[in-house]
Amino acid sequence: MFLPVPLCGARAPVYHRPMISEHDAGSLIPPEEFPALSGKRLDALCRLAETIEVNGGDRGAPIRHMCALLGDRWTKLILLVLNAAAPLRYSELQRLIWRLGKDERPISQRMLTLRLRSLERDGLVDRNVQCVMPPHVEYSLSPLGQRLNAQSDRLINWIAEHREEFIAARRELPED
Amino acid sequence: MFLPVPLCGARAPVYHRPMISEHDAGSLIPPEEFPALSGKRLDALCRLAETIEVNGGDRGAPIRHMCALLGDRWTKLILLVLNAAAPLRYSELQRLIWRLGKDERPISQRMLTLRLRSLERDGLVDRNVQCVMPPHVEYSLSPLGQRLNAQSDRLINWIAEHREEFIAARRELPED
DNA sequence: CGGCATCCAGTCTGATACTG
DNA sequence: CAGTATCAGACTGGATGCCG
Repeated sequence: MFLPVPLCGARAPVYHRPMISEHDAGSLIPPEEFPALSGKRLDALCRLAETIEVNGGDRGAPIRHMCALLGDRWTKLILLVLNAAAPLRYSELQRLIWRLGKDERPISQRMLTLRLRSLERDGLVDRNVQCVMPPHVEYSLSPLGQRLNAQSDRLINWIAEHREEFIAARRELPED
Repeated sequence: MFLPVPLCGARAPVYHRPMISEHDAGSLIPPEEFPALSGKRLDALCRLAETIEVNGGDRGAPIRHMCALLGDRWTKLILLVLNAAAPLRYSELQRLIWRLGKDERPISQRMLTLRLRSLERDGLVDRNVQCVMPPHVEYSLSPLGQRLNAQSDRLINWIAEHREEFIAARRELPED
């Protein structure tokens, strides 16, 4: 299974979601249950229902997983550095992240290892071990990793261009 | 501060990252510390260093935050449903997520509330309360939320189109 | 109807020390 | 050099019960 966003334990209670034909709007969104929805809004929901598999549910897991990579504190930075200068050794990677990352703290060995292993399992990063003493290990981006990196840059650059808007849009909620 | 990716507690130890001119490649990536880097790779790293602020460090926080939203189990689904049929009441939203999400379990009240509050604080979702009895609360996307939604769809659709590749790229790591 | 308060298991992350 | 092992604090997310 592909479950990157871990479900919280619990002894898997059984939920009874009504089994419905996915292309039958009437049973997917029964009018009696959603009396307020009609016309354009109902149409839009039915169109969403046909494409939602890419975003919701288990089939959406790969998508959430890849997006979560970008939201992670270190992963996108690792991908960027590798993209710029791969192949890199473990310690080169660690020092470059420290130099380029503009973070107030370095990445811990533990985190770097965890993230690299995860990326390797996902097939986005290649690990090349030369069995010598002292050990020599090189990391680089796989072709798929390069392509994901390039695609995600487009969204990231868009967000970066609108950074001030995002910061300005933040509000304090009244707490009364 | 804008710290969506929470730093793990700890009493903020002080790290001494060397203060360097960001446009001085020699001091940013001192050759004696990275003897293996030269030529194209060094150039690429220096170019990365100039744009990294959008991705790394504190200034990258808004970006990671927005990406993390997409990686979250529920948030993108909430945005999609709101985009299709806003304004929606709390319970309509909850039921639509259950109907459309193809998840094996419904979103819990706690999570729906937390996610909506977070989106509201980020200025991506608007909350409209009518003080009547019983309460009537409507949620909708803010203009910024609509734009982020549209932009993120591009990345998400790209990942979805290559879903099989991502699944195929996954590997088991040898464990010895 | 639209929440909030509480509890609790599971997970994430960093610090530190040790190793082939 | 390139990690592994262990520990502990903080955070996540679901279940449940209560409230105006």
